[in-house]
Amino acid sequence: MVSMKDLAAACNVSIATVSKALNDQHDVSAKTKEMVRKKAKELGYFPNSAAKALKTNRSHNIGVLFVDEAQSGLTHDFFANVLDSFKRTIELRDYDLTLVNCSKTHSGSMTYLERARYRGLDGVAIACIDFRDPEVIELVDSSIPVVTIDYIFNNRIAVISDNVKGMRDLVTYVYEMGHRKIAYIHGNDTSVTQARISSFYTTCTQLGIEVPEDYIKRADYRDTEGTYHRTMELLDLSDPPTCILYPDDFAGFGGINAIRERGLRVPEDISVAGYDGIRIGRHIEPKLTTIRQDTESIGRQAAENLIKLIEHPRSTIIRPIVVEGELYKGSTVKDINRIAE
Amino acid sequence: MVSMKDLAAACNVSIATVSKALNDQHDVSAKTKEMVRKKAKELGYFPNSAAKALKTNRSHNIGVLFVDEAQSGLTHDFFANVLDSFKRTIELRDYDLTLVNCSKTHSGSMTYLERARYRGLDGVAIACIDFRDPEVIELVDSSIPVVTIDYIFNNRIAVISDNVKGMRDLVTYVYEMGHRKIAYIHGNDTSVTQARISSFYTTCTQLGIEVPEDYIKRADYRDTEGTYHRTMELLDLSDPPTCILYPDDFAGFGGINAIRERGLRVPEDISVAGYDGIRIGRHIEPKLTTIRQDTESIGRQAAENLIKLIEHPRSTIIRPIVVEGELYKGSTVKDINRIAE
DNA sequence: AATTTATTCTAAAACGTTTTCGTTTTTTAG
DNA sequence: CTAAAAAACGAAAACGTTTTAGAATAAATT
Repeated sequence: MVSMKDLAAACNVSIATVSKALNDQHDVSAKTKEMVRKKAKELGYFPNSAAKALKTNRSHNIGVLFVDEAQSGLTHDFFANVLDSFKRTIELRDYDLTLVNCSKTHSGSMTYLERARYRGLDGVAIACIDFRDPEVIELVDSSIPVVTIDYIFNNRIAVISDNVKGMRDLVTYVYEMGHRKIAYIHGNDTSVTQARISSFYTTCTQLGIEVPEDYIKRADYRDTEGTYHRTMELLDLSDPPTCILYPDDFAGFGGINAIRERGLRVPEDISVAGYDGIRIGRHIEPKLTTIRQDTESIGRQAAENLIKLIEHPRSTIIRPIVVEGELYKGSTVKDINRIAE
Repeated sequence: MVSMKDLAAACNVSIATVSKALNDQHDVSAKTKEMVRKKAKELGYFPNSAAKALKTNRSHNIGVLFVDEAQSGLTHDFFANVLDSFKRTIELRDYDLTLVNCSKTHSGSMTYLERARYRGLDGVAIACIDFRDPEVIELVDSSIPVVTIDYIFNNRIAVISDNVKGMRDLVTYVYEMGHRKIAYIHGNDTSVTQARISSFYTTCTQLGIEVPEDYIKRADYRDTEGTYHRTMELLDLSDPPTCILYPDDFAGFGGINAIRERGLRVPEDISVAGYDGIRIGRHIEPKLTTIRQDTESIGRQAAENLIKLIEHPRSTIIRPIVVEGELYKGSTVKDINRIAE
């Protein structure tokens, strides 16, 4: 491995000059800069990030923290898409991405914050996680630049999907298609779920729809088993809904299975809608009606704002960034207006 | 940030002793070790990976290289699952994972090898990529420990899915269900595809099935559009197949759409099968018959062997590790034996 | 008690950078 | 042509570790 020392020797200049030439500092002549750079290429020199990080306290390395509870994590469609976009964005700015080790099984394990400091991460994006975890709080309260995804902390940059608008759009669309008996199987207790539930009720009220208590059920996200059973319960009601909303697209398929098992058809006999807009939803029949979250934008904005915070901490305004989703109409919500005629 | 210097001062010992105590070296007494460790906790000391890496040339950091061409990458189900398992495994051994920057758009961009060296990565896993890329070859030919996934290089550890057995199992199953007219829409030209095609032909020959040339088509992986059109072509044949195999599950749904658009039913009128065993395939009806690749094992074995290579380079035997998949029968291949009776 | 041996510790160099501050060289002004 | 100012360069310290070689202390052997 050729170092600056070797390069300096080959150029007959000092190490300091080499460093400055490579970093395009002002106090070295254009001629020497050129010469050093040429020689660097020639010798195949490239810097050592560890040494650089040690000296500058900047690693050009951004961490991503997420906990892959039960089959989630990287294989979680929403998160994978956000991460993909995030990665693409920071790479353009010449950062690398490290997934911070969140295995708590290891013996001498550090906290998230300790690990971030240990690795000298310039910033951390936090997603898909239990935001009430004390270790997460510790990290968020630290001096390390942080952006949270789909959760808002005070004094921290957050990028969140507009679940309020999303749910409103969805319910409104379903309403416009003539539905008045709308059930909602929501996900487990997170701020995302809370936003959606609250928006669901608000919108229903505004539209003058009454929601019976037993139209509201709970299942975990991506839990097809759960939605299967909750759907059965809904179908068993004396006055069943004409449309069921699910926690997410994936879970929605569990519901569809239940419906079909009862000999009912989607959407002819009962309408359904998911949430997320996963890719496969647009490629299988019937095309699932859903709110397509703009994962590309979420990932990109998280990255851009985190980098801004890292590079210009003072001039970055701290506020939540809300990214709107988009209604994908699909074909699982039937227009039942004619029937009413 | 409290460093070893501070810790040494607080303990009234030298920096060297602190270092050794923390690293559990033999030439420091149990008493001092205990004392140093206690004090370290007290002061909230933890090491600086950059300094450590600089000194030891070991980063405890493993890189993953993959190129996310067109919608693939992280959102690619197969790869995401492999990566997830890979990550979990290395975390248990206290490594971190960095996704190596493969953006070629950046101006002063380095080659993959340069970037790996720059970051001081202890090893690199390579997947989902064009293995003929000169930069990939350069990396593979370097002295950095490398494991390739689903591709075999000479003198390098590789973990590959057993596509030969997988395809054989699949074709044999379809054969046993009575099918003799089997079409295969294969993916684009990669070693994986080659293995599958070759195994397809071999198995057919062994079973005494003749495969007309126009039963073999090509579409890109995960390309529902492509499989849609190829399927239409197959259905237009004067003697259409009774079963169609697809490049992967995702693409298979494109085929199913085409079939249904023709007013045909799966599997009553025509049987289909995918490849991969993506999660959703088991949760929607009809359940797609497929070969479930053991992504958990692939990721884990890649990680374990890479770490072995890093930590014990001499005693690690270099050979391809073949991971078998498993036939998932699903419900998209109809048993047509009775018809023949 | 003197020597050897084993144990525990430390000083100092090194890893590859960046950066401060001082020195030398070149340019400009008078 | 000299003096002052500006530009270009270099010496050396520092970042936080690990490691080598040797020093000091304690224990064991004659």
